Amino acid sequence: MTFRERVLEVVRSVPPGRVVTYGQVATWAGSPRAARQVGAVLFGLREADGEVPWQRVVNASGGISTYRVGAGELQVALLRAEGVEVGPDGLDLACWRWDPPASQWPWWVPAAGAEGAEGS
DNA sequence: CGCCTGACAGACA
DNA sequence: ATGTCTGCCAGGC
Repeated sequence: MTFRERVLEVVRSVPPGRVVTYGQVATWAGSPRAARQVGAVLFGLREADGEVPWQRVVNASGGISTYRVGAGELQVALLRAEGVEVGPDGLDLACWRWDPPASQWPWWVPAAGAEGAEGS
């Protein structure tokens, strides 16, 4: 189970019409400070990775960070197609950010089992 | 293999 | 609010 795989799995779990930040993905992937690598992973997406809704990942400011790699326009188009309102200054995280309950976090996230109720 | 860069984020001045 | 520094790990060279 590599960081890469965890990132992809987490992103795949994001429901349509909702977005998450790189930081959130990094946290759920097991490395809260590896937000940067989330971008690296998504940048290296391949066919073999299956369908990954990478467009639902935005930066901490609710802005589109993919303009740097020329995927900004596409990302915005895909998000709008899902009903997400994306303005010239990005989107409003307060309205579109997806926050899954801690109980739904992946098993590899320590915080999810911090309560002390999980096994193995 | 080692070294450098990078779709970021949070802390600090 | 802006500019700088650091952490983190995948990829390209």
